[in-house]
Amino acid sequence: MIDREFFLGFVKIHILYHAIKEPIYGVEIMRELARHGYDLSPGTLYPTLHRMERDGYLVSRREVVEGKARKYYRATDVGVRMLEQSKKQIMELVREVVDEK
Amino acid sequence: MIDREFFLGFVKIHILYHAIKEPIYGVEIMRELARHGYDLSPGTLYPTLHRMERDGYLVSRREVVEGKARKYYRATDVGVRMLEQSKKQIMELVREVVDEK
DNA sequence: GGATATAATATCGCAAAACGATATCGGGCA
DNA sequence: TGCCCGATATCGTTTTGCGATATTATATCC
Repeated sequence: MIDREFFLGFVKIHILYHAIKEPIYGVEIMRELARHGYDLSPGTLYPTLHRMERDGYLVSRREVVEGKARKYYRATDVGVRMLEQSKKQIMELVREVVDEK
Repeated sequence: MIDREFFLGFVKIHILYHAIKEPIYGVEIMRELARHGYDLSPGTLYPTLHRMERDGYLVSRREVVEGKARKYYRATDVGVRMLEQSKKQIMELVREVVDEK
């Protein structure tokens, strides 16, 4: 994947965004992120999800779907606010480095 | 500062951008970043600059200005290409999470 | 010309995150 | 019960992040 040092924050914002729209689980997120060019290994993704839950951005619940135990994450209010702030920072970045004022 | 885990990549992109426009030095970058809400300590900034140079995004040269030894950084071709890719990723992120398609 | 002031950069030491690889879990079904 | 398989978790090591502190280099003043 494209240099993680620059883009791992993007990945976390993607995760937040999807976890607000609907409950998501690990493997599904990995596929979704891969669609955007972010190929994370489980050794990166799962600890990231755990941290985001520990820090209050996400909450999880177990669920069995088609005989498989999944862990669905959804965003908390804190997570929603974090995404709002992220959007502001993104647009600030766009104005500065993309828009070539 | 606003949760670094999400935004440290933004900081690096800012640095690249400025180092393309003109040579920049540490303290100046810190002030510039502070303008955007990113308050880094030198213990974070300088190792970051060193890494970006080690990884080929920046090159530095010493210079004495008004009796003070500064280390000016400017972006390499690799750095320029990295910023181009960053812009693409930024706009991709905007389409996904900001534009609310 | 040695001491001092000051802007600027560098490092230290610890804690936390990142990561690929590997292991483990848990439910259905033969 | 044993096995398969989607899915999650952990292990061990390297790298990064960070505040605090130290060091460097130049000019100025006595």
